[in-house]
Amino acid sequence: MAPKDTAISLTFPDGNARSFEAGVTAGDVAASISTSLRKKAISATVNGAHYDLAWPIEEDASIAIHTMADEEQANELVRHDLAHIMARAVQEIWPDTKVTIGPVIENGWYYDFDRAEPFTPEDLGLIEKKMKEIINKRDPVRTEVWDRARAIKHYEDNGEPYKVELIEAIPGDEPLRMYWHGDWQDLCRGPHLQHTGQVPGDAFKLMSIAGAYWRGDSDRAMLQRIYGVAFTGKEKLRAHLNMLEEAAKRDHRKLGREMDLYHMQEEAPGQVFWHPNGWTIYTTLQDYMRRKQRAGGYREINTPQVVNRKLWEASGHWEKYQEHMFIVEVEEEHAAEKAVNALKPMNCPCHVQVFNQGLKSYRDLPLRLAEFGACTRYEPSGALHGIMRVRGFTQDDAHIFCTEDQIEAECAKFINFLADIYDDLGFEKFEIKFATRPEKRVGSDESWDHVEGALEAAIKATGREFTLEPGDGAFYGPKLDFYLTDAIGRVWQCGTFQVDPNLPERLGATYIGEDGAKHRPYMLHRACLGSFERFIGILIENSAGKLPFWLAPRQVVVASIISDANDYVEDVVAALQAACVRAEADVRNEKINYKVREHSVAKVPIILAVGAREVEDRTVTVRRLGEKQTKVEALADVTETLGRDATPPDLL
RNA sequence: GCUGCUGUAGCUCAGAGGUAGAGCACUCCCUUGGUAAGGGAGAGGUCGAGAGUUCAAUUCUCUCCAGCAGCACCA
Repeated sequence: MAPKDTAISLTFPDGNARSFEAGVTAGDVAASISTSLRKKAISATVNGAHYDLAWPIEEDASIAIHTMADEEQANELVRHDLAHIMARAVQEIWPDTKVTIGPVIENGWYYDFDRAEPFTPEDLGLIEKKMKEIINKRDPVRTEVWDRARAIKHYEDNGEPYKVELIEAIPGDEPLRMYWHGDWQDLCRGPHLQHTGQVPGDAFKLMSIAGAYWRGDSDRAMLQRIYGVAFTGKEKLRAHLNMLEEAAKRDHRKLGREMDLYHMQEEAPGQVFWHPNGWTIYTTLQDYMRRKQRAGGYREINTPQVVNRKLWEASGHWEKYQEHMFIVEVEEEHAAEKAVNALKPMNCPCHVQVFNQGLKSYRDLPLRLAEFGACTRYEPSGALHGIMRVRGFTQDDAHIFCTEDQIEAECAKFINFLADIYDDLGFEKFEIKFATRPEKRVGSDESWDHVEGALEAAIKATGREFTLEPGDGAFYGPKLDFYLTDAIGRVWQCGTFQVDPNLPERLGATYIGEDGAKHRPYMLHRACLGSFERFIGILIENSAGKLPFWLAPRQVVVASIISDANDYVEDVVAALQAACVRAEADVRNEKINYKVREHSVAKVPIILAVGAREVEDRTVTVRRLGEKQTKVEALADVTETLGRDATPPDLL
């Protein structure tokens, strides 16, 4: 046994421990096992931390050596090294470019640069070429620990003000780690690979250039960000690029056009012109939600679109969101001044007005007021995105007026309500994020404890998992956000549940308690879909346009093969329509191939082809979207099956 | 809102300082064809809007509008 201060014991994943000199590096450890491992090694996990092979280990620890086969670590290192290599390439090509930061992100990395000239798409090719040169040089990666003053001096001398600012923003006064890829230097936490040649040169691609604010602050400089994707092998890169192509095909803006669902135009930016097909989805979904809400104990109401600023001032929205409201000024006759109104950006204050009419008793609580509330918000132009982020939208909004003691039960009831709806709409999984008290808040700690406790207990009562988002709640209360994952792994916030004692206070809502005195109710803001526009966008992208049959705007096309079958086609359509199926005839003078192609492109789920044989036998030939084979079935059977399939899930 | 890019026929796109083209879609004619595009003809555009440079602008410059990507924002 060596003396305690110079020998340490390292435990390997298989449970074996070996003794090493203190200060040994993971690289040395790998070399001590075999020369081939020394070559293949890329990093190590030491006591759970990701370690560079060059960092000294001073204490007893567990250790696992990583190679390119360890996907998680390999991806991180490859992407991180590529960020540095890209920054080096950019500075080699354009030496007056200032570097800032370049983190690893999902599937790749980005790096932000400050350069007077904008990068062009052609530049990406140049940079990529230079990066490959750097990789081929197999330049060693070197690391040193510097004290701050030296690092700051270094960056000041090299004219890198962003790096100076970064160092000054790092709390504490610990020394900093510096890295070199060849002669190119960057401030970096690490870890990194051992030399640039360890980066697979054929498994990365520079994707795009975009603006990004320095430190994410819109008051500061706009930098140029270059995004790249990288993997451990070129097949994985190819798979990723394929996935992106698939995602592009599902884009609701493209499908919306192809399926003739809606359009938007310059005169009404961020607002939807729904076409018959899209509006069929919308109303079918709304009818469904209306039935679910009624069954769930909600009372539906409707409130005005244009509301005087006085109400928005009282609610506090005028002060905070005036910039984002559509203002409507009206010159009223004989009035001393113009009436200033705003299109309602949200429904809550209006719902409190409904609550406030007449005296409410504790016996009325919980009172659940629902509205398909059409809201209009002047969203920043750059935020608009198809029908997913719009200026005019309709929420499936509701507010539950209740006592503090009723919050937990209402919350649990809502989670189950929402889960049931998501399930019906084809989303099996969703994620709950629980946002708790922020730094700046109103209300006593005692009250926060109670309300947060109620939400947590409610989630647990439903047996669901959640992730905590400490500090992300509103200033007046905690909230739950519900996230859906679509078919290609993208995550969307839809549902929400928010506890609000503030607005009832501001707008003077009260109820008479058992004690005969006035009390302040809590208000629970909640939505399942969020907005119909956004949710329909998600439905389209999630299903790639192949919506569940009951939601498909065009469910069945009955197509004649010969014109002698046209009369029978009309019979079939009538039979289907009588069974509440959205069926239409296609008796155009076109070949069946043509009709099949056209309706397949339009994502019609069922095509029924009808020729001489079908007329003779009172049958139809069924072809389902995406299937090649067809099946001959009796008309009566098909009508029954499709009639059932067309029924919304809550009515089955 | 910020940075960059884009805007030509319903859609996808080509084009050039001398007032425009393709494919699909559309209309008409021929074709009655059995599961992803049968053939022919025709019609369709103030080249996003406004200003400037020029003998001449859809093309070059500027401003505005809208869209796209990212950032910031999302009650």
